Formats: sequence, C-alpha cells, structure tokens
Amino acid sequence: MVEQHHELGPRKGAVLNAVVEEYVRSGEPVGSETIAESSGLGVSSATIRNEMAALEELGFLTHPHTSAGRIPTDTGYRHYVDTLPHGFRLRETHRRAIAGYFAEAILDLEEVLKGSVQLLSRLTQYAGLAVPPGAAEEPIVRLELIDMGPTVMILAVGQHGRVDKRVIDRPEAADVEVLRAVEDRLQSLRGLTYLDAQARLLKLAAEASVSHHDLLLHVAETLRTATQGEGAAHVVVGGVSNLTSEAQVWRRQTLRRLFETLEREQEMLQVLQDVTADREDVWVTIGAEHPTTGDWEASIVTAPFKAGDATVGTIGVVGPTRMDYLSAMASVRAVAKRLSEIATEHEA
Amino acid sequence: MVEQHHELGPRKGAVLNAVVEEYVRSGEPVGSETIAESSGLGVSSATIRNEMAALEELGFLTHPHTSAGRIPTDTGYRHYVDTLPHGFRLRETHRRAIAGYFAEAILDLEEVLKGSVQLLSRLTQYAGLAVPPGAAEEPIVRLELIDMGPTVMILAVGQHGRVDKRVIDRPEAADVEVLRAVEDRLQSLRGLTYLDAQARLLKLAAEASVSHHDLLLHVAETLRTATQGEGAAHVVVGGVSNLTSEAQVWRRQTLRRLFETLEREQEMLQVLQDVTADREDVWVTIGAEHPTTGDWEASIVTAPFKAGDATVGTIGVVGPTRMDYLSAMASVRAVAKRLSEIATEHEA
DNA sequence: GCTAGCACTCCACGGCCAAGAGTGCCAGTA
DNA sequence: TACTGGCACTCTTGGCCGTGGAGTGCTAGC
Repeated sequence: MVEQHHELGPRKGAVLNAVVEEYVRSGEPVGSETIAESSGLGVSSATIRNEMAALEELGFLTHPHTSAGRIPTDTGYRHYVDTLPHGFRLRETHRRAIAGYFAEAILDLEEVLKGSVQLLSRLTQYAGLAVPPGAAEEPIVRLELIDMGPTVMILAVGQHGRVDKRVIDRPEAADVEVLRAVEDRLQSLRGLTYLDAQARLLKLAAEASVSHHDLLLHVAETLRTATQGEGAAHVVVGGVSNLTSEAQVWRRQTLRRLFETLEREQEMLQVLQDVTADREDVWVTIGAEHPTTGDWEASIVTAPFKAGDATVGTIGVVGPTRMDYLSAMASVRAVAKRLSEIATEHEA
Repeated sequence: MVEQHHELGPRKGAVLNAVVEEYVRSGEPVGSETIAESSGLGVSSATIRNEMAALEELGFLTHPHTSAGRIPTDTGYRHYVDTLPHGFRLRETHRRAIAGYFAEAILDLEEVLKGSVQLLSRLTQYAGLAVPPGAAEEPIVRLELIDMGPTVMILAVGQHGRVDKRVIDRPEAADVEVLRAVEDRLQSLRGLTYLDAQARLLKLAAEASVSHHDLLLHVAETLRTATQGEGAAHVVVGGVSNLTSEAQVWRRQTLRRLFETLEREQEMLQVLQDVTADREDVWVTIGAEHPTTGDWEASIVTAPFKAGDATVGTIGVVGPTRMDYLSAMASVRAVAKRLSEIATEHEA
C-alpha cells in the first residue's frame, strides 16, 4: 500500500509532503514560492507550479480558487501518512507525560482508559476516544442476587475487574429462600466466561422450576446486556472542548454534526470498529475514507491495545483532517503500547 | 423577592417583559415600534421609547449602539423570571414525552438520571445536567473482598442500588485465609451508612492485627472516595451538542470556555452546588449572577429532587442567557418532580 | 401624561477600486 | 527534454464611500 504511491515519483512526493506539512502548520493555502524556498529541492517556483498542477490533476491537491495556493485533498493526506517515516520519536515532553501518567499504577482498567483519553487529548489538542474491552470472553468470578426489599439486584464481577449490575422488580415467587437457592445454583457458573455463562443459564432456566425460572432468565439477560446491544455500547470520550479551539477553522454546522455523533455511543462504537477493523498497529482514517468522518471533515487516529495476542480494545484521537498526523500517531501508538502492557498483565 | 421588583410599576414591567419575550423569540434587538404593536398596551411607540429609556437607565435593558433596538441585561432577565406567572402549563408534547419516559420503569437511579438529562436536553434544546445522590447517607447492604489473583477488589453495594468498587494491589500478608477473615469482620458493618461505616472501619483498623490492618484501611478509603473528594465528584451531562446549534449566536471563545468547564466534573459540581444552594423549587441563575455562568454568558435552570423531605440530588439545564426560561423551568420542574417520586420510592 | 413629528445617529450593504498573492503558460536556454 | 524567467491573468481581501433603513431622543402640541 505504501509502495504504490511511489508511482508519483520522488519529487512529486516531496512536493506533496511539503505542501501537507506547510498547510498543517499554517492553515493557509500554500503557494509554489513557499515550497520552492522551504523544501530544499533546489528548483524554481515555476517547476513547483508544474508539479502542483500535476498533483492537482492526480487528485492530491485542490484549489480554493484560481489565484490561491494549494491545499491537500483527503487523498493527499493519505499519501502523506503512508509515506511517513516509521522511526519518529515522540517529543520528549510528551514521552515524559505518558511515562508519568502510567507510572502511578491505577488498577481499574476503566479508570485507566478515562485517564488515557484525557492524556491523549491534552497531548494532541484533539479529542480522545477509547473502546474498553468487552465482557464476552471475561471469566466470571462472582455472581450474586442481592435482596433490596421491593427489588433485587443482580451483580456480576469479572476476572479482570468489571462489575455489571442490574436492578429488577422482585418476581412474585422470589422470597428470601428462593433468592438463596438460585444464588447457590449460580455458583456453578463461576469461572465461565460471560458468554458461556449466558448459554448455560438459558439451559438451566429451561429445566428449572417456575419460581427459579424468571430469576435465571434475568441473570442471563444481565450478562447479555453486558456483552452486546445497547447497554454494552460504550465509548470513552474526552477533551472534546479541544475541538472548539479557535485555531481550528471548523464550520459551525460541521462541528455540530461531530458533537452530535460523539454523544451517540452506539454510533461511535460502530465508527471505531469500522476504522480499526483488524489493524495491528496505529491506523489513520482520513475524511471521506469513512462516511462518518467524511461528514465531519475529520480524521481519526486509532490503535488497538491487546492482552497477549488478542486485541481487547481501541484507543485514539479524532481531529480535523488538517491534523498533525505524525505527532498524533506517535502519541496514540505510545499510549496503546502502555495499555497493552497493562491489559496483558491483568490477563495473567 | 418577587414583589420588590414591582416598584418598577406595572407598565414598565410589561414593557420589559415584552422586550425579553420578543428578544428571546427573534434574537434581534427589539425596537419601540414592535413593542407598541405587540404588547397590547394601547400606547404609541413614543411612549414605549420613554419607558425603554427609563428601563435602560435603571439597568434592565441595553443598547448595542445608538440606533439599534434594546436587549435585556442580566438584571432584565432576572426581573422577567421573577415576575413569571406560576401556573404555566407544560406544552402537551413535552408533558407526554416526560410521562412516556418515566412510564417505562427503570430501576437504576444512575441510568434514570442519564436518561433524564437526555430527555431535558431534547425538550429544551439546551444541555442537561444532573448531580446524583451522594453515598454518605446510604446504608450498606454488601461489603466484599474479591480475590483476583495479584489484586483484590473491594466491592460495596448500597441500599438504593449504588455499587462502588476499587481494585488494590494485594497486600503481602493477605492470603486467602486473611481475605476471608477480614470479609467476615466486614459483615458487622451491614446496615450502617457509608459514613458511619468509615468511622467504624478506622476504629477497627486501629485495633486490628497487622495482617488485617491494611485491608481494613483500604476498605475505609474505598468508602471515603465514594462519599467525598475527587472520585465522588460526579456530574451527569448530556446534549452538549445542542449548545453548538447555529441559532445560538455564541462567540467561539465563550463556547470553548463553557465546554472546557463542562468537562471538569469537580468544577461543575461546585457550580451546581452554588446555584442550587438550598432552594426548594426550580431556580434560575442568570449570567453574571454567578462568576462561572457569567464567564459563559449562560444561564442555569436547576431543581432539587428529594427522597422524602431530604434533597438528594439536582437536575437542570444550561443554555444561553437568551433562553426560553418559562419552558425550561417548566420542563425542569416536571422532571424533578418525577425524580423525587422515584427517589422517595427507592428510599422506602 | 401622551403623542406626532422630525432631526439625528449609526449600522448594514453593495459597489468600487487597489493591492497582493498566486496561478498558468510560453518562449528561451542548458 | 527538463527547467526557468517572465508576464498576463484571475481572484480574494480590505478599505472606502454612499445610500437606505431602523431606531432613537427630543420637542412642541393636544
């Protein structure tokens, strides 16, 4: 994927990348003169103009109007990102901020993610995003029915620290004895994953007496909502105020659409799943490459984090397509790496 | 408080209120002609002009520039709000939306609040806010230590459905036996409130053997963070995208400050405490009446909700000072009423 | 105490012009 | 063949001006 872009030829590539960098820096359409001076290619602005015209023809640059400089298209950014050098070192201050944050061991992954999202949003000046691990594969360590008078609380605790609860109306038949009895039966599910336990519960319920039946189904339902559907859709968002920064020349209308979607977890989850797919490393989705980011005129930088070999979650940032990709990618990659360490440790 | 404003005299009051209503509706500075026609006072625009000049002198109205219409000052809005008729009926669609939402019984208060905030933001087109009940006075029904291998989870469940957890590094001395033993001792705390249990725990820890000491302190700390300090600061926010609505003529800079503060729960909690104080009913804080809302050029409408006689939480909306106060107050009041019912029921 | 009338003020808007930035292209050169 | 200097052309930006309109403040009269 990287290589196919080199059909551009080295000089066109250099010009394109110079335009991207300059535009990201200044926010102004950039002219041939600027590139001729700054790029160090040792050619005149006229030559740059020719290259630029060609790059526009090829779809990497545009023109706001005839006599303005060039700005990159989404395809232009894509080329830039794909040809970025790999060994970029994070700025020292950022490196230290990340190290500092992870130095104070916090043991609750949900909390760590909230903090990580804040951290990323501070480092990049964009908004941070994270998808925490799902419950499906997590073994259950506790499963309880708690008598709360007119209601009953169903409480599940997972091996890696998640806690799911649900309060239900107390079924007619469920007196203290029954609660006790059902809770006892639930103990046989310890050690099973949320997913396996669900299946098991449905079987148990089918065979159970009427008085137990309802409760067992409710427990199954509790585990189900923790693993899928509306309730499970969960995205951690932070630092959205960064997106209103005055530097960002975002149109009001666009900003509004972005904010609206950020509030709909279900939808955000879908977007993040789409853009992360099954990438192994940090990945960038630029503007119209995904319908939703296109709608926002924004880009998303994400990286998966893993427990051992299995991807368990996602972390990233969302910002304008005119983004400092190099730095954003480095920050996201570094944070994802730390999260993987934590998640792997948790797992062990 | 209402009455003192009537020193304005009935006609000045009528003019002021007409200006507020017209300005809220149109967003444009309003002229004397408009008021003369719409207010039904049966006087000419010249008379209105005199009244307006007087109202400006008194600090209720301003002028963007000499030849523009008038807009209300914060004091102007205050007078308007204070003289609002009490018996305003909620719009039928809103009434139904609220009834509909609360018809489907959700039993987890935290969930209800999230939903209520969304509901309010949809009804009013502003952002919704809520402060859930604190843990301090809630009796504890379960207190557990869960063995998670290299770590231990401390889990507390409250009478009204709250669940607090904290994962700690496993203390050296804490083998399975010790965990068991400490967990047994914790059972004596059942029925105590979070606050009482804390005090009790500190006493227990002081007298306990070395191996129990650390664990007991950790449990106390868990209860403490649930009741006060950083961790307990918790504000539910929803519908912020409404604030970016194009209709709102909010300055970029102002909007940014508002969004930044909305993300800082600690600070938001303080603001909400300030503006709610110990009001019994819905209350409005307008612009500069509070330094923070002044900074935002915004107003907050809040109402407490209660369990029995005790205020347990707050719900409200935040929007521009140019707000439809009547409708916002009605919506907030109605939702708070429903929440009080739920909270009271919970308590019982 | 109210109103009609009027002079006055100030903004919003459109047209106009000049300056400037940047392009596209051509003709010339190594 | 590839590059460059030069130049005409285009389009935006900003300032300047004049006009129209909205709304005020004031005064004289009912």
